[in-house]
Amino acid sequence: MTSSLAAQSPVIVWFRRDLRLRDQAALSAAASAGPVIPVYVLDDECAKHRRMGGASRWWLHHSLEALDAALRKKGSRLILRRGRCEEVLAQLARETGASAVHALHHYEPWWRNAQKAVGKALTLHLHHGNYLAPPGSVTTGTGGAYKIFTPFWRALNERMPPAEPLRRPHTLAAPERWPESDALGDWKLLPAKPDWAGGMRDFWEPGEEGAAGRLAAFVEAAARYEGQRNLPAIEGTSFLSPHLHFGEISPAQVWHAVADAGGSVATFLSEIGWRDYAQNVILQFPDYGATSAKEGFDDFPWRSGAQAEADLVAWQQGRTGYPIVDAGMRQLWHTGWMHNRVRMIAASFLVKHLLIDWRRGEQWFWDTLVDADYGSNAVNWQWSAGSGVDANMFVRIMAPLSQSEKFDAARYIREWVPELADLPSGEIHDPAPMIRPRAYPARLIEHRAGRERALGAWERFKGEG
DNA sequence: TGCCGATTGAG
DNA sequence: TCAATCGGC
Repeated sequence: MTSSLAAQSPVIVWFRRDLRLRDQAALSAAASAGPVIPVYVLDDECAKHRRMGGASRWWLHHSLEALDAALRKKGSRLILRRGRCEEVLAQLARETGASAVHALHHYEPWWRNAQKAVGKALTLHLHHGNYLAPPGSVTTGTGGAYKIFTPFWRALNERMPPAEPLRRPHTLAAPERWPESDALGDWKLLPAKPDWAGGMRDFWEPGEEGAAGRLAAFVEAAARYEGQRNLPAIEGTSFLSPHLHFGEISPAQVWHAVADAGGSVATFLSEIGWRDYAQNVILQFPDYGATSAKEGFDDFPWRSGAQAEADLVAWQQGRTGYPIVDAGMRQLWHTGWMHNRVRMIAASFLVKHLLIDWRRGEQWFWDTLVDADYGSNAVNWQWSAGSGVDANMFVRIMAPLSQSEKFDAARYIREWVPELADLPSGEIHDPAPMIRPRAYPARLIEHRAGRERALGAWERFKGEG
C-alpha cells in the first residue's frame, strides 16, 4: 500500500490548532489519498494584532516539537515554514508537486480569510472535527443562529453523542523527497532574556500525549468522585483547555471518555459546550473581541489616565488587595492558566470595581493564557462586562469576598498569595486591616465604594444615552 | 454562571 | 438572634 501511494503525487496536511494524529480528519483523509506532507505555517501577518501571545507561543513551540516526534514515529515529519499561509502553501505545492491541501475548519475571522485565500490558490479540502458540531450548523427552529448559551446547548445536546473519534492513521506514506523545513528554534517562540516560563514547564506537558494524560487523570477522578455529592465542582479542574485550544485532543474524544466514565458530568460537558458556543458567536460577530455587542456600550466612560493605568498594572500583577483576585492573577502569570471561576471574579473586578474597559483585560488574557482562544476569550469578557449578546447585565456586580468564600478558596489563596498563608481560613478571604500582613497590598478600592461608583457611572451613562 | 436588603420563622 | 428565603434591581 505504501509503495503504491508513494507513486502518486503527495498531499499537504495544513496543521493549525489541530496538532494531533488521533481524530484528525484532515490527516486521515490525506493518509488515504497519497504521500503526506504535514506542514505548520507560522503566519503572524494574517492575524495582524491577533498574532499569538507570549504564553501561547511558548505552548506552540512544545506542541510542534511533540507533533513532529509523533509523526517521526510513523516515518513522517513536520515541515515548518514561515510567512503568509496562502503564499507558503502555494510555494510548497510547487516544490513538491502536491495536488491538494487538507485541513480542519477554523472560525477565527483571520483563519476564514486565509482559508478563502488558500482555496483560491490551491485545491483545499476542509474537514470538520475540532468542535462537537460544525459551528453554524446548530440553528433555531426557524433556521436562525442562537445568541444565548442555554438554548444553544439544549439544541446541541440533541445531536450528541458526537461521532466515534477517528483512529490515528496506521501508516503515513512519505514523499519521495522531503521539502526543506525551518528549524523550530529559529522561530524564537520561547521567552529569551527573562525566562518567565519556569512555572509553565512545571505544570504543563504540551502535545497529544500530555493531553491524553490529563484526560485519563480527569476521567479517573470523575469516577472516584461519583456519588460524593459535596465535593467541590469538578468543572474547570480538567486542565484540558490549552490542549483543546491547540487541538491536541478533540472535544469528541473528551466527550466519549468522560461520558463513558459515568458520574455527574453534565456540568463538565457543558463547559465543553461553551467552546462550541463561542465559535457560534464569532461566526455571527467576527469582531466580538474588539466591539461590544450591545449597542452604544463602547461609549461607556471607562476610567483612563495615570491612576487607571496604575490600577491596571496592579490587577495584572496581582496586587489589588483582594486575595481571590490576586491569587488568580498570580496563578495566571506563573502557569499561563487560571481557574474558570476565578477568571470570572477577576474579570468582574477589573470591569466593575476598577471601571476599566473590558478590552484591556481581554488583551492581557490574550497574552498570558496558554489557552488563549479568540472566541472563548471574547465571549467570557463580554459576558463579564455585560456588553455581550447574552442576558448578563452590567449591574450584576460580583462581590469578591462572598465569591471567595463560596468557592472555598482558602487553600487556593495560600498557594498563590504566600504573604497570607499563615492566616486562618476565616480571615484569609478578607483579612481585616489589623491582621493583614504588611507585605500584602492595601485594597485599590473598597468593595462597597467600587460597587457604588460602578452603579453611579452606569446610571449617568444610561441617562446620557 | 448575582447581589442586597427585607422578611420570615424557628429557637 | 440569626439563618434561610425571596423579590427588586
